Amino acid sequence: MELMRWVVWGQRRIADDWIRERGLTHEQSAVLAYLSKNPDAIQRDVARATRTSAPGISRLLAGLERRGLVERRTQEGDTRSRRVHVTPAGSELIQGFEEAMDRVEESILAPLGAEGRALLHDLLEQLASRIEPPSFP
Amino acid sequence: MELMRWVVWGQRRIADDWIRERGLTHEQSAVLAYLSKNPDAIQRDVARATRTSAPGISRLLAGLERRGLVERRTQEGDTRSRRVHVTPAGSELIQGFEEAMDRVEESILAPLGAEGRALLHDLLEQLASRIEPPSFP
DNA sequence: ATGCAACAGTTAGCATGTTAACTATGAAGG
DNA sequence: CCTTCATAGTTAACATGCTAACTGTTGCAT
Repeated sequence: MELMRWVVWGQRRIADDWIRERGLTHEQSAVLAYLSKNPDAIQRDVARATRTSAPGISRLLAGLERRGLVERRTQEGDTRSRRVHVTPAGSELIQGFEEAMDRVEESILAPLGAEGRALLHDLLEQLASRIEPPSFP
Repeated sequence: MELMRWVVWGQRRIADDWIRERGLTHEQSAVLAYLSKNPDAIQRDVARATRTSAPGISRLLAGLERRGLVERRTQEGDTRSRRVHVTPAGSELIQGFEEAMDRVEESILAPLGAEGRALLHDLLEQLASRIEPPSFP
């Protein structure tokens, strides 16, 4: 288990190279990437997807909005929720994120062959399948 | 990889039960446990062991000292470093931490049999062995 | 319609992780 | 002896994760 934390920590470290070059943080880039793939998400969705709290997302998005990377607009039908859109600047900044993260993952998994990765994935699936405690509608 | 983060996150969630009952945080309990096993550590050692920065440990220990859980004393030979000791109150508070964390780990690994765990451990070893970038004297 | 529960966001407060800048001490060199 | 560098710790500033408390809406039941 300590090993798993170690590997996750190492991955975070390696990913830093790409992220810090763009003046972002891990969380900001993760949120930007999520919003790029889910253009009509409301803040609640982002909070659920990132497994963080609503206040955290509210603050993070406020920061991204200050930098002009996202926009938040209240909907007509329901004034409670606000849809979040990535601006062109934000879209350009997060360009290539997925590929870079794939490369990071590849560099971490390098010591393993194809069957080793499949095996690891299967074992982790078994562990993860029993976790998801929060209700996920 | 996302699966690994998911499992680590789940473990943290489960461990919360034991930790929050004592008014501690994950980091505080980890540091207290480390200090219990390494009574003569200086702050630098704690920072290295927890893979965090020196300022973070300085602040965390200041908090623990305010609560009377640890004591920091400057050594005679070298006034730069300060040796950290767990007080009886801190020792009593962290009592049973290892066992509780073992139970948490057990509950996470429950879906796996003995051979599955050994296999997972072996795979993770291969990944972790290639990481340790920071110099670890 | 009215009242109340549920939902979406926000603000505030605390603890943490990080970097940068600073103090203070120790060690090694000339 | 004095300069220089390395070490240990601290403080400050920013972004994050969390809970608690709050505002505003929406929807439903009476």
